Amino acid sequence: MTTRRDAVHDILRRSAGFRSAQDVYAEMRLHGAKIGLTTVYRALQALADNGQVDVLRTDDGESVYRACASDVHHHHLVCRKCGRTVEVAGPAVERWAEAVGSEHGFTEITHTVEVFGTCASCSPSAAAGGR
Amino acid sequence: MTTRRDAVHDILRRSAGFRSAQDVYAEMRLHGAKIGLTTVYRALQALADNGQVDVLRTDDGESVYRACASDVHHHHLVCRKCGRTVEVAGPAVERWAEAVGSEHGFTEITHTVEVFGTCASCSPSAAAGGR
DNA sequence: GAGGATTTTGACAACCGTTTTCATTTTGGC
DNA sequence: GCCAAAATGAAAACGGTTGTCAAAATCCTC
Repeated sequence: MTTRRDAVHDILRRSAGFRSAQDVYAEMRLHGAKIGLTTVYRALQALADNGQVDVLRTDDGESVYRACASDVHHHHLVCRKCGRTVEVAGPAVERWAEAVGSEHGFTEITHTVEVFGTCASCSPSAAAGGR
Repeated sequence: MTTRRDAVHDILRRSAGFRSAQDVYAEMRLHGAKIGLTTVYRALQALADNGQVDVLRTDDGESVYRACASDVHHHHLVCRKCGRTVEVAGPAVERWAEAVGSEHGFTEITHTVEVFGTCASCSPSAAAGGR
């Protein structure tokens, strides 16, 4: 029985950026869905375990989730204003991480890379200028 | 009056890797210091604000702190077994992040990069093998 | 040096996101 | 229809962090 899980997955697929669990929960309630917060958390965890969504922690400790188009390893370029997210491949970074790791005798290298910026539409110079 | 803050800073300086607030607090109490958990949190925040320590979030939402040798931008290579941390510079990554960002019209690019691995002394092949 | 304002401290409570509990409901098999 | 297994969700528990507030330490002025 995965209809709730699918519903949760759908919300994420329709979203441009990362969403928090509470956020997803609120939206589902708005859409009239009868679902509990617990179930949303469980669904998100299941999806994350299946590798169907990406998870990361915000600076204030919230977990945020995103349904990613590609299931291969990739990173995110996130607009810090509007949250819009672009998936980016980074072979250069992968190689760099590997190199840095083995250079220091480390093995089984993994890495987390997130890039933040202000996207074109949110750029201050695109709107009224400054100060 | 910054003697507590200095004490906290000292703990971090003597530590090889990232430490959590509660961790630092526990150690200070062990050393006989009379300090409250609240104060440790405040000290760590102050140090982080001053850029004297680096902060990052673990996967389970805990904030961890580290006194870094260099005050210029750098990244960390962390052993997932023993927590040993090496500071690494990564001009290649900086450039990559910038490139990726501007390629998509993003400005004011920042990034977070952490590399994890198993260090030489913790490597399974260095110890008894098996399974 | 005394007196008072200001800052720092720390015990405790409040918060907030997340997880667990557990009774109820739903589902699937026979 | 009936039972067992799984899913659900309300509420409580949890854990790290932050806020509150009174007491203590410190600084400044006279």
